[in-house]
Amino acid sequence: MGRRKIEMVKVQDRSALQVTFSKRRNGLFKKANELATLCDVDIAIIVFSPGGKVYSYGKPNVTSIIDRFLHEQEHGVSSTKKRRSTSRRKTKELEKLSEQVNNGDMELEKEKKKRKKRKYDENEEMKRLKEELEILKEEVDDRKHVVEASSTLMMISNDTF
Amino acid sequence: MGRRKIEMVKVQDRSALQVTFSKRRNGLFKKANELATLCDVDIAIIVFSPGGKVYSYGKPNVTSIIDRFLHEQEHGVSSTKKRRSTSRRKTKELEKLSEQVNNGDMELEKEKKKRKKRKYDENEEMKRLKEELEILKEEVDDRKHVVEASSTLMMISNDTF
DNA sequence: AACTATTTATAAGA
DNA sequence: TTCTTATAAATAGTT
Repeated sequence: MGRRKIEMVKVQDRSALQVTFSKRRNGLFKKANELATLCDVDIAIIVFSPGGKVYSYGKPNVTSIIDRFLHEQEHGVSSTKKRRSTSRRKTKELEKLSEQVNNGDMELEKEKKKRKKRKYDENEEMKRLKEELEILKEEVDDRKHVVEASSTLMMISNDTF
Repeated sequence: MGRRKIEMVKVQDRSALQVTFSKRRNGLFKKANELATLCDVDIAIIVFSPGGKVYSYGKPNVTSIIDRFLHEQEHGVSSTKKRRSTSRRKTKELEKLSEQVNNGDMELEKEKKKRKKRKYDENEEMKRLKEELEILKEEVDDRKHVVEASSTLMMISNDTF
């Protein structure tokens, strides 16, 4: 969103990267804050900058969100349970990621279908245009005949003089 | 950004809230993905929805970011280390799935770009066809003039007789 | 689930 | 860097 559209690849120029990172990090945090406010939800964002610094946003705060996130997966607290629960946590995350993969696939399919439909519609318009072209060409040919007839008449007339 | 500017207060209407949450959550994750891509940084976002569900985005994945974040703060406390010593198989699996998700996103983007390119190409062909049509129409007009000229000549000839 | 009229974010430029 | 501004992108309200 700016003077030009930019390619979604890593920004190469260092100073440009710094500027982009700074601007977009602010933008992201602002968006997060808006989402949190409008929907009254809790959010945490953690970003590790190119320089290795940590930037974070959290409502009400990052650690509480992290705790809740980890707690969603771990229902036990004792150290003996930790291993198993960590495993459970990973398992849950695996499931989530699988869902993401599936969702991604579904979106891909949707895209492909959309493209097909659009392609079809465009082909239809193309057909109409080509038909119009054919009709025009025929018209041209017709006129050509008239012209030829006229020319013949003209020649006859000339002979008459 | 929409038909109207909205006040930055909690959306009251339930269904509107649901829609807003969904749209903005997607927007936020997209922005995060762009920041991660453009600046080649690692990011994690955790959101607890109004309904209590957890939504998360993570590059390369949420838990690794959380671990790093906690490590930055705690400077290597035992609980953090325990988490790091998690089953390697699961970790690898997670990484693979993360890659799949990222690849899926990339494929989606590629598909979209392809579609745009195709649309562009088709528009170009449409333009060419339309131009051809215009040229033909002009040609038809030209011939009309010739025909008219011929007709005039014919009439003159007729007068001569 | 799409569609636009608008607002907002931001890439370049000063 | 901070400010400006032209343009791209997000999205509020609508169908």
